[in-house]
Parts: sequence; C-alpha cells; structure tokens
Amino acid sequence: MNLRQLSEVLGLSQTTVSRALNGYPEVSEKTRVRVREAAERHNYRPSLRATSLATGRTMMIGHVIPLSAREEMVNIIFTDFLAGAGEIYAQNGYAMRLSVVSDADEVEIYEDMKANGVVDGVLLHAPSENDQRIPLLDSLKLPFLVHGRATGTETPYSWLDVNNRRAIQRATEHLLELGHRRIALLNGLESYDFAIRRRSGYLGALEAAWIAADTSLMRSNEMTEPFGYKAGGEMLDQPNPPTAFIASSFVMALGVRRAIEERGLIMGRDVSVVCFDDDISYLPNGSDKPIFTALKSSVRAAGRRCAELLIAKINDEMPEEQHEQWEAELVIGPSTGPAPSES
Amino acid sequence: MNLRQLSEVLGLSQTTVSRALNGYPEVSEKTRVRVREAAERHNYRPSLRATSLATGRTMMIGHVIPLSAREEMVNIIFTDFLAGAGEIYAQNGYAMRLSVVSDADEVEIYEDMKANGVVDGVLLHAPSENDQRIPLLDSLKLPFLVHGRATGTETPYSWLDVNNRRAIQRATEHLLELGHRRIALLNGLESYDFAIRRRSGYLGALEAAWIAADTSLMRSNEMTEPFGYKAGGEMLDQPNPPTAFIASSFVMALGVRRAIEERGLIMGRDVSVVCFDDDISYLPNGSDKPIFTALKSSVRAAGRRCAELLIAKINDEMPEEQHEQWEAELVIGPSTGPAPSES
DNA sequence: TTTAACAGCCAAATCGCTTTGGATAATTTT
DNA sequence: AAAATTATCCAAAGCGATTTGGCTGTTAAA
Repeated sequence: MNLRQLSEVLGLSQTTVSRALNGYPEVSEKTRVRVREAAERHNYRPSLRATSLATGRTMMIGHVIPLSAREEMVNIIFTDFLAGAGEIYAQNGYAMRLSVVSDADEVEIYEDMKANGVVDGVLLHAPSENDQRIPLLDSLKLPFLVHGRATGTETPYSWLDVNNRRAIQRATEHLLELGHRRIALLNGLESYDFAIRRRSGYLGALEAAWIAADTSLMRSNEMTEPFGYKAGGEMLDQPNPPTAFIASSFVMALGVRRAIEERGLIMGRDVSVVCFDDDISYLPNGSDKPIFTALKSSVRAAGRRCAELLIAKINDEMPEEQHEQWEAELVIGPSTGPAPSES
Repeated sequence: MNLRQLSEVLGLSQTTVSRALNGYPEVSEKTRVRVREAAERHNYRPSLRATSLATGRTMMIGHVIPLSAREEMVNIIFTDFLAGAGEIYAQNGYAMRLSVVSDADEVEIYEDMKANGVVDGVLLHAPSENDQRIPLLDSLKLPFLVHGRATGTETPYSWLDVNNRRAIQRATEHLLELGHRRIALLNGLESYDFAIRRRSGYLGALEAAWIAADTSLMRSNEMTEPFGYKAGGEMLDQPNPPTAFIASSFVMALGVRRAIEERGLIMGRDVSVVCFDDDISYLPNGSDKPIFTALKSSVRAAGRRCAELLIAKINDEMPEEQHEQWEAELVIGPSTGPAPSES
C-alpha cells in the first residue's frame, strides 16, 4: 500500500494524506484522525526510498572503516562505540551505514557519499595527526563529528575526545609517586592522534620528574594481547628491565600480565601495570574489584554522546563547532604497588 | 551534476546516457566512450536515492541488533563477523545497515524494513530455538541468511553454521581421554540455539562414557570474562570440584584461568581448560603457540561466507536453500593435561 | 529493388513521496 | 451584506534515476 492507494481509499488527495501523517497544520483534526486510522488499518508505511529522494534526507549516518585499520579499529573502537551510538540513532529514527573500504579509496568514499546522497552525516573515527579527511568533509559540506582530535588541522570542526594526554600523565605520575623510575610505555600506533597525545603525557610526567626517557622502554603497535605479551616480555628480559608498565589498552595489559606471570613474577608486587580502560562491556576491568589500576573512560558513553552531537549538527541545532573533552577516571587496583627496592 | 545536466552537456537524451553508463548494448561504442569521458570529467555520480527508487534496490544489507543482546552479540559476534561480511559487501558494492532496536520492536523492524524498502536483504544473527524471525522474514519475502541455525523451525531457510554440537563433543571427548571425569561446562545463554547444541554435544559425550551429568557443573550465562571468573571460581570452591572446564568462548576461558590462578592452581596440570575459540583478531588464542586447547573456527571467515551467500541469494543465483556446516578445528594447547590422580 | 532486420537514439512514463501555489468554502471583520 | 480572513483541501511539479515503446536511418536478405 502506497500513498496514492491510501489516498484513493480515503477519497483524499495525496497532499492531504501526506500532510495529515506528517503533522502539518493545514489539515482538520477530524481528517487527520481518519487518515491515521486508515494508515494503521491498511498497514501503510511510507517508502523511505521515495521519501529520501523527495526530501534529500536518508536518516542514515555513515561510518567508514578503512581496511588497514581493521584490526585495531573494528574491534576496539567499533565494538562498544557503535553500540552506544546505535542506541541514540535508534531513538532518533536514524540507522548506521557501515562501509568497509580499502585505504586507497578512503578519500573517494566521502565524495561518493556526498554525491550519492546516502547519508545525512558522518562520524569520523581514529583521526591521525593532520587528518586529511577533516578538510575534505568540511569542503564537501557533509555534516560530521570527530571522535578524537587531529592535531595540526586548521579547519574548524566539532569533536569529542578523552583527555588522553592528561590521562597518561596521571598514570605516569601515579607510578612515579610509588617510586618507580623505569616505566615502560606500550602505546597504540602513533599514527593515530590519541597515541601521540598519550606519549606526550608520558614524556611530560617523566620530564617533570627529571627522568630521561629511555627509548628501549617505549613501544608502539596495534593494541592486541599478543603485542602486549611480546613487547612486555622482551622488556622484562632486558638487562635493565622496567619496574612498571603503562599499557594503552586493557587488552594489551592482559598480554603484559601474561608475560609477567610467565616469568614467575607477581603483578603489583614485582612489576606494576597501569592501563587505559575503555570500559568494554564484555571485557570489564573486573566486575567487583578492578584487575588493573586504570584510567577509565567509557567508549560506549562516548558513542552515545557523539551520536547526540552529530544529530544536533545535522538538524542545524549547533550554531558553532562544539568541543567536548572528557577526563578519564583513575581507578586504583591491585596491579600497582611500590617500586621494589633495588637489590 | 545530475543525469539531466550531463545529458544536456552531451547533447544526448537521458536514456542514452544512462544506458551508456550502465553498459547496455543499445549504444554505439563511440558514444559510450564519449559519455564515459564526460561523466568522468564532470565528476558525475548517479544519486543512489534516485536509483534505488527507480530500481527498487538499495545496495544495503540489514543487520539488526536487539538491545537486550547487546552485551553478548554486539561484541563477540558483531566485532569480527561484521568485519568479514563488510569486506565482501564492499567488493560487491554493498554497504551494511545496522540498526539497534529494542526487543519489543524486533518483529516490527523487519516489516518496516520490507515496507520502507531500505535493504535488499537481511543477515540474521544468533537465532534461538524456534526463532520467530525466520518464518516472518520468509513470509515477507525479504531475502535473508541465518548465521547459525534454529532448531524446530519448519520454514526452509539458508544458513551457515559451525557444527557446535560436534565441536563441544570433541572437546569433552578430549578431556575424557585424558582421564577427566568431573568436567564442567560454562555455556553461553541457552536461549540461543548454538548454546543448546553445545550442551547437547557435552551431554552426548558424557553419556557415551557412562558418566552422569552433574548439574552443579553446568552453568550458562553471557559469555564475559567476569562470568567465567565467577562461575569457575565457585565451582572450584565446591566440595567436589571439577578437574576440567569447557568454556563456550575464549573470553570466558580467560575468566576461568584467572579463577584457577587465584587459587594457586596451575592450569593444564591441576585443572584443564578447553574453550571454543572464534579466532577474534585482536584477542587471538596466542600468536605463536596457543594459550588454550580450543575448538577453533573463524567468525570473520564466517562473516565473509555469509555475505557471499546472501548476495547470491539477493541476486537470485541460489536456486534452492543452501546450508553450510563448518567443522571446528581442535587445537591442542598447554591448558589441558591428564587428570590429576585422586589423592 | 523491395523488404525485413537491426543498430542507435529519444520522448515520456514510472518509482512514491514532498511541497508549491492555488482553489473553494466557511468564518470573521467591517 | 460585502469584504477580508482563515481553514481545508487539491492538482501538479518537483526529486533523479530507469525503462518501455517508438522512431529513424543502415544494412542484410529476398
């Protein structure tokens, strides 16, 4: 049943039926009720295809996953972030459009989305330093919101981000206060802006404590369990091993723990570990008591908020670019303790 | 630039331009080249909105996430499965449409999708026993493919599934061969069909070995790390604890391991653990050597294959319903060993 | 040489909705 | 009672593609 058929059944014009259903005032309350009832009775649902051609809106929000970033992004971020965003989208009548795309096509896909008119807005993930997608989206006049930030970008844009620098700085300070001097950083890929900021927080705290950074204690890679295990193990096997680790993700910290335990050491006594915890629903940092000392910030909540901001932007309810910076919460767990005295 | 403008520029009719670009034969090779070049030059891209209204196809495939299942589904399945499916979609010009929906609306959403015409097909996740969505989708004549199976459903439908029964049966047999007699099962939610099949495999193996099932050794819940930890710990604290565990997911097995180690026991010596391993990219069961003895089957590969099958179905290249059952591979790791002798 | 077949192109209808610009009747204002 | 509003409703023009049914010349068959 389409609009024409419904209007014929009712003996009304398509205009009136359309207006009645969409709540326009040029329709008497009596007919509106009559139309609503008929629509209900005949199970009429407007074709979104036609509506979007007529209105230019698709009620879809685009998320692009570049193939190269699959390992890191799809999993860590897309998992809970999308669940959060999806909730808000649903509440507002939107749906998500995910497209996996090879890196070479990454610029073109945004032009396509604009020209094709398949989405009303775009959520940008995991920006790098000086991310080219931002000026591109801006020039395309496609509403977008960035989850994270891109240092060095001159185009103004709206974003929501965790204060990554401050978070890791606090993690480092916490370890310094416990007397640690050899603190390792297992970071995410430093092509991403968040990882750059985290390193900067780490280096800042060390510098403030007059400790020279040791490059043998700094590694950066995809945030997987095996990388945490491997890099952590190698550092522990060094002649002058670290007494503490900062891991950029919970999953990496699991790997570090495995390396520690495999060497007969005890986490929290012999070696301390702090991690950044995105508060992943099915991999929580302990349900009752935490496993790791961590800087915690819910990526699902971020997804929700990003969705809200983007929808506001699409609806032109955002007069100027908005920025939201969240502070991560320091949760003390059993994985950190005083630095072992030198022996 | 739209079709009309392009055709005006070329001095051709819209019909001819459309046909030239879409490879129809009623166009001379000379004009086709001319049209292609002009399209390229003017950066013409057909509006998907208009195309889909005209053709009735949207080049989108729907995935529905019911809110209640968020914890379990979004994460475990959606993570790698979507990455795999997304790859194939991209290769074929499709994109994914994710909608998060509250349970009450779950039936209606499919009717909506059909009536609205927003997707060309649907991928059904995590079917339960006698899943009502299957007859519904069938009656709606919306092409769909089920990842998993739904026991008790009479409607014929196409599916791809792992042989869950056989997998867990083999896991159980492996432990029995090692001499274990008290084997615990930590299963996923048994409202899902896969969990029912796994339990059935477990019970079947026990029965074949003339061992009575002990309900104090069977638990079922969301497949999270904390649940594995909690249930595993409680069982170990029982007067007559199990000597081996079967965990329905890798993440749960991590929880079990934590419970084991916390009690000063050694996994693989004092207590054995086998798990089902979906081969999650960022949480692999060890990169070089496995952590757990496991039944392994890549959920990402399943995503890829499901996408292929569904696309074939949409394109009417599937004469009758197809079924594909995959066998999980038994990987022996250090987490299993002979049952400790009674003392 | 006539006729049939075909290659190449086009005008116009179609998909199903929204929205503009009236038209008509009822109501209010003068 | 006439004029000006206002409340309701409608016809038709869009959105931008695809596709049906024809209309011309050319070429091949009779």
